[in-house]
Amino acid sequence: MVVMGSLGVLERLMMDVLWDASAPLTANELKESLMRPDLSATPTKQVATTTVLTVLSRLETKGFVARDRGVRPHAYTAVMTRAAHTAGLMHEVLGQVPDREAALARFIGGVTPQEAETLRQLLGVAPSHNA
Amino acid sequence: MVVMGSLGVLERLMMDVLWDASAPLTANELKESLMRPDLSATPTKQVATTTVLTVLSRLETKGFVARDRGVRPHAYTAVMTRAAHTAGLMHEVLGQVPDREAALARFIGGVTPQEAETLRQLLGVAPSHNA
DNA sequence: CTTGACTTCTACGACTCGTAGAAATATCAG
DNA sequence: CTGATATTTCTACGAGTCGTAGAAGTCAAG
Repeated sequence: MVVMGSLGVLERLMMDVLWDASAPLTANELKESLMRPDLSATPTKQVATTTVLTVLSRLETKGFVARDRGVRPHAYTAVMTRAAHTAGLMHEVLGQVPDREAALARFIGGVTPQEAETLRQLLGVAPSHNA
Repeated sequence: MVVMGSLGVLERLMMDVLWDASAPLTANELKESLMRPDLSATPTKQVATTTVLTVLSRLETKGFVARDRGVRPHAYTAVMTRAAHTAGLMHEVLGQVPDREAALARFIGGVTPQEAETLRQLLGVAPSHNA
């Protein structure tokens, strides 16, 4: 199937680094992380700093990344959390079909038992509308 | 966000027609449906027959469409149901994050009360009394 | 066999994405 | 202030996808 909404491979890779980062990163820090496999299960990726900058700009344009121009080496952060992004994507996909219930049914059919349990708890306790 | 996994606008439009069709369609039938807004909420789309054929071929290559070469005007059908496709996409998105539970939690937070109810039933949880 | 319907081939332009050099700009040691 | 260094912006190319469809090939029926 090969999806992954609107993000290219490198873009996604970089978002992953940003999501895993606890604080804003500079382009070079991000570049380092891309090459350091210990910071992510992702295979090492060697790219020029300008490439990182270019992609960061694009991600900023797309609204995925926020840039702090106040500090000198500009600092970048992910706008959404990874979970929020993922959930948003899922809702977007779901929003494109008329028979959402049917799609949900199929979706549920494919979750792992653990996930089903998680869902039960989320649905059994939470009154369905929070974030 | 603008996602919709791996399908272009026209490709998606055509898949929608195929999904709504009760039987296999020929290229020209599909073309007709594309132009007839009564068969779909989608705005009329005027394209050449060859365009439809080209896109159908691509969809076939991508595995979304099956073609019956046995009959003369070839007959095309969607390989998966729309619900299965959507569910697959959702799983694919979900599969790309390490913290699936977190993503699921966020996802659940955004479903409508009716959908939550549907999910509860699917998961075998006692309905809550607030929807 | 000829004709018309149908299909395959080929192709172009717009756009995205990875990639990064070149040029511009900011910062800092002296 | 000045030049060297770090950082950012500009510009651009090549590959790939997608909408688009003409041209040419194939097939069945009269």
